[in-house]
Amino acid sequence: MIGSREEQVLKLIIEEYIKTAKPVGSSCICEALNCSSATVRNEMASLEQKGYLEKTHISSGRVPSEKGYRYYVDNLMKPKDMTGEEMLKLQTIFHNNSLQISDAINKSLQIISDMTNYTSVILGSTSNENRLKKVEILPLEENKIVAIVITDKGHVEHKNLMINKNISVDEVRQTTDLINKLLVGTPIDEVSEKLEFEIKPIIAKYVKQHEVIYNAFYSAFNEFAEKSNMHFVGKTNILKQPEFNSVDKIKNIISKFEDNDIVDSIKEEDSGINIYIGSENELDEDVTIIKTKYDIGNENGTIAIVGPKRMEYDKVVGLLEYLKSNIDNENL
Amino acid sequence: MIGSREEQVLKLIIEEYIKTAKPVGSSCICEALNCSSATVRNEMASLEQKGYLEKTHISSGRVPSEKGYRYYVDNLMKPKDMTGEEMLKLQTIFHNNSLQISDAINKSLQIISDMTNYTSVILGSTSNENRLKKVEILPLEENKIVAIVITDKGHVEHKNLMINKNISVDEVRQTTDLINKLLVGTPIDEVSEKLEFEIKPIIAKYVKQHEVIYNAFYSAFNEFAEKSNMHFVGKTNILKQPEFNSVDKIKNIISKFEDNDIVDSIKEEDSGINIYIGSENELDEDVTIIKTKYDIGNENGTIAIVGPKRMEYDKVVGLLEYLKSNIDNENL
DNA sequence: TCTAGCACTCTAATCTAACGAGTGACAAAT
DNA sequence: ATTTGTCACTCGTTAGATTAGAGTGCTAGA
Repeated sequence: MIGSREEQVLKLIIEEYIKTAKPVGSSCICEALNCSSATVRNEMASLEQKGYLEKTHISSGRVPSEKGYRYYVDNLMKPKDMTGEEMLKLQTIFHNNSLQISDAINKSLQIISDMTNYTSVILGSTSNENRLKKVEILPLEENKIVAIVITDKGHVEHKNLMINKNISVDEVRQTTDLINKLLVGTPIDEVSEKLEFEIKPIIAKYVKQHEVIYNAFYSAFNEFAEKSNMHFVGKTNILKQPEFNSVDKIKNIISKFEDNDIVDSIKEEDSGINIYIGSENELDEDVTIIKTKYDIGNENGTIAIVGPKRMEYDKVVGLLEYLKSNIDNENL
Repeated sequence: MIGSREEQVLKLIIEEYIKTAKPVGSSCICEALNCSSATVRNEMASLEQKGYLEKTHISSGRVPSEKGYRYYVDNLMKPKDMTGEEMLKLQTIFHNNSLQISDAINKSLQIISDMTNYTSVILGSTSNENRLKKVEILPLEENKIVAIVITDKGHVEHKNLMINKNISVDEVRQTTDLINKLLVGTPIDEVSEKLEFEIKPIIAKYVKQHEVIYNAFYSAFNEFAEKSNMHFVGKTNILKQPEFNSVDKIKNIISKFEDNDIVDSIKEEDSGINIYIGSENELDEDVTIIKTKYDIGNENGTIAIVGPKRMEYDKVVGLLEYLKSNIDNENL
């Protein structure tokens, strides 16, 4: 059906629905096609038959189905160029050298969230790609110490804790040295295990209060597993969309955000821009997620935009493409 | 009016309203007082006159006013003892030695949020009480470094950044040493200023790429100012309360949470348990905030519970008192 | 193959009526 | 002097009825 009028009708309906969020009637389309509403109705009926459109009730206008959006995204949509003003805003961020790259991505997504009224998510590199670079123990006031864990990708976690006063600084230092000697280079999600079976038996012999020190590092390492390194921008933006007009829907989506369910929804995939419409994503059947991976030197992660299924696909894809090109430029 | 029947009526109405969230009628109260509804109506009229009760419309039941809640909290309410089961849950957390104290507080508030269906907030010590303990620069792969800033209270911030390849490790180390020599002990919110006026002029002389290093530390220090060190537990719990039954109210309270407006609402005050009812707090006139400070050795902060004005004051105060006593016990 | 017209369907908005929970006031009872 | 029973009245809520309007499917004719 490439190039057919049917396709035209689908495109017009989807774009109209994206604008208005209201079911689209035939009369609304016929002007753009120079034909009568009856003709459009025939095309609509055909499109509905094939599953690209749906009706909210028997005599309503048409609403795109997931299949319809999918066809639109795959075949009809062209990424929209940004306005000069928008480009300028993003460019200045990346040309500002005082910003490190991850800050620049952050700031960009702030702007994108503002421009689109959707919610952005930044998902940093997952812990299993990180390897232990260094651990450090620093005595603070009184009987307090801070344990610091640093990975080769620049992740840092820390854990404060009280130690018994009769624990010696030397003992602490010995343990630290041991970990640094034996575990540096280990993938961070294997460290806990190695800590227990390789380090603990050794320090147990000659460090009296080894439990405390062991626990300190153990919990610092576990922090990596727990922290998903995820960051939302404009979390409430999606609530501005008219599809979230009921208390239940809002509660639902907000608690899914809180529970970090989105991590699972953003699976690994190719390095392009991926679109997950409605039930294609794991998060919520009412939303679309558009995501892409970024990779700068050895820092990598995923950026995602979450909006209603009725999302401005062309605009968001255009924005992400532009953002991606900026990130790549940085990456010489 | 101490001990009067009027007081009884107020207490019963408030407690009934807390339970049901519906305006309380006279007939509902008269059984408990062994008198007729007409008598209760007279008392109610008097209480309304004095401003302790309100009506939603001319012929509705009564609803407590803020003044009513305030009187209840100040004069009528007794902190409620927890059930044995509840006590047990919290106690085991504090008797679990492998948890550091701040984790224990975290876990406790998780439980309290679950038990009450309110939202908890943990606000750590503010940055101006922290003094610089140590800065550190660590070279990572390729041309990437991580700058780490540690304070005497055990706060740690870090900043990853790329440096030009022709910058030498020595230059980086010189700068680090200089900062450690000159700025250790400085309150963290004065560090940025000192960095600019005391350190920058010196390194500018002999470090070629001083801008990059300077910026790294500058932004790491600024992180302290930006991060409010605040942590929500059960952010969506408050949405379960029937007063948040409209889309607008939910959007309103959620975006106030997101904007961290609550920091301003939790002002410094005495070390007891403070209650801010409705317009008494800055956050939102529909909520009550109950807060208390904690202080363990040199780690201190604030715990707050946010719920509807129709909050179970006795239960929450009881819980917080118990939690506080547990924290204090830890603090020998 | 397209179009005009018509009967039909369903939503959303507006109105009405009835019900019930609750009040205020007042006179009678304690 | 206080308490109680009673009665008229108010207002919110719910359900049903009505209407206007947008939109469809279908069919006959261009």
